[in-house]
Amino acid sequence: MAQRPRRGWAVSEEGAIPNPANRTQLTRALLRLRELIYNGEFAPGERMSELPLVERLGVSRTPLRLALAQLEHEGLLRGLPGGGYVVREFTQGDVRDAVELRGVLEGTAARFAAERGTTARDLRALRATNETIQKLVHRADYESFERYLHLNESFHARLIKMARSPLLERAMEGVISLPFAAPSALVLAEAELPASRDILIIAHRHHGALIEAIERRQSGRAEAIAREHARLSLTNLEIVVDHRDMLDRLPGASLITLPGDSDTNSDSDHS
Amino acid sequence: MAQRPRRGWAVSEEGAIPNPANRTQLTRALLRLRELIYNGEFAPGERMSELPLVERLGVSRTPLRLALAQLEHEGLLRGLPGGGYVVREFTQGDVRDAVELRGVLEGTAARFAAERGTTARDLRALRATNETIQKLVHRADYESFERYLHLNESFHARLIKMARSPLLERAMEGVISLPFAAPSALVLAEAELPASRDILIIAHRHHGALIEAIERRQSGRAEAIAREHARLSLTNLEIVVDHRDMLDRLPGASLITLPGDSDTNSDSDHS
DNA sequence: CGTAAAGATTCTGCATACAGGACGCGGTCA
DNA sequence: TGACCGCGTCCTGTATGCAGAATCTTTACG
Repeated sequence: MAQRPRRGWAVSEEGAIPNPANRTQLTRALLRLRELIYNGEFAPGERMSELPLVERLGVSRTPLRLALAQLEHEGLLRGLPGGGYVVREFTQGDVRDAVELRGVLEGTAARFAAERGTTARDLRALRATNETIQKLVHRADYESFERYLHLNESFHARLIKMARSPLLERAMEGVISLPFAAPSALVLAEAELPASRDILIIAHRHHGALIEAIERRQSGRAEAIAREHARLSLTNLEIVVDHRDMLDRLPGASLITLPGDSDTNSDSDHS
Repeated sequence: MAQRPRRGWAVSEEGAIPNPANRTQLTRALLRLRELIYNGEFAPGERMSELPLVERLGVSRTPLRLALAQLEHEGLLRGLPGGGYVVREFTQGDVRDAVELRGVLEGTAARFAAERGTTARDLRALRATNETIQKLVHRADYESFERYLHLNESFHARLIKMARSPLLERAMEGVISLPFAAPSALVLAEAELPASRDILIIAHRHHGALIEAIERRQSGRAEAIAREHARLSLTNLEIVVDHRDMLDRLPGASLITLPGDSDTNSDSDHS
């Protein structure tokens, strides 16, 4: 039932790009629901009933129900015992765990790639992507940053593919379906922050070392590098926490509850 | 048929959230579908349409569709482009990957438990379970083996809980939803095979070492032991492959295609 | 004034009807 | 004889009606 062209939503976030599969009501409900959830339209703990969503999304209950079930599988929603759903909330620790978990799985992918060997073409492609990334790192315009995000996703996606393990691929999809766990999720665009720019340089170095380790069949090294590479996101997370005004630039920021958030918004609903 | 409960994870301990009584049609469809799939009732490549399943399962299309979607998400089914599903097939390599992947995740759980510290109560419970396991290892009757399986599942389930990471727990559930990837899936009951009995002894030793490593906060050691522990299943897998007559004692054996299967799907509907 | 019970209301789970599309089959034309 | 086109059938996606369950409200009683 999951829509076959899942490829579309990897980078685009606001759905500005017309997805070709938008013809089905289920896809529409999925995209719109994700958008609403990411935008924090549902208060924490608020019970999501079907009928209000029906009139809000303009789809009938059947595809809506399927979309809700899928979002529950993805981990964005949590089913209530009596029926209905609530948006799942994540602590800062959950975000850390997600990043660490992605590192573990990407590390396994890198290890598999090193152990099982790769094609010269895959290595070439990784190198080409990483060289283009290097050229973009030192630029400051927004378009370069967008291209960086895209290339970074490509790099990581290809790495997973190179592990040649469908099950690992599946597990990875299960983790990065959380918006803050994707490889580029916590990459910051803040040129004014020197730390966040340095991280791009370090990330590029990691990529290069990872390619080298895989090529030389150094599986342990490859795994360690991939893990440490993922942990760069943790630094970004801390930067964000220090500058809380940045928080809403992250995808799905409203899902994350930071310590010290008083839950005063539990019953007051103003729009 | 109908061996031990496969999905019995939410047993006995805290927070049994998902227990929507077996009276709902969705649960019935899920259980029955899994049973049919495990028993190899659907030929490889056979397209599963909804209407035949409706009369076969006695539920209407609405809950059936939800069940199919869930099974696709679990990885047991694969959605076809034009709609409909096929049962997913797994190679021997897929099984190896699943086991390795479980080892990676259990290793991460063990590392988390060691790094973050655990309660004395959890450690006591692990030790108690493992001591009971030791008493069962040297017995040969079937009931002892059943109890062994149960205790083994408990041990691994508690280990995951001790990581205190809901996301890791979720990822683990995603992996062990495959019937041959569960911790006790490839454990063999064949007392006549000395190798399979030795493995139980080694497994018990692994458990003990794992407890010790976690208690002493040796996170790297804990991770390594857990990984190696999972790899015991690979030995069992090889035993099974060498004695192919054992294959159908494994859960979901019909999902696994072994090399050299000249499959004449013309009239062989009996497994 | 608090509690509990009963009724009312909303919601979910399920079944089914309907429409559009995909696939296959057979006929026809080059 | 082969390829293409039209038609029929099956199937999926969707909407909606209905029944039971859960929840909220109101009221009566201790």
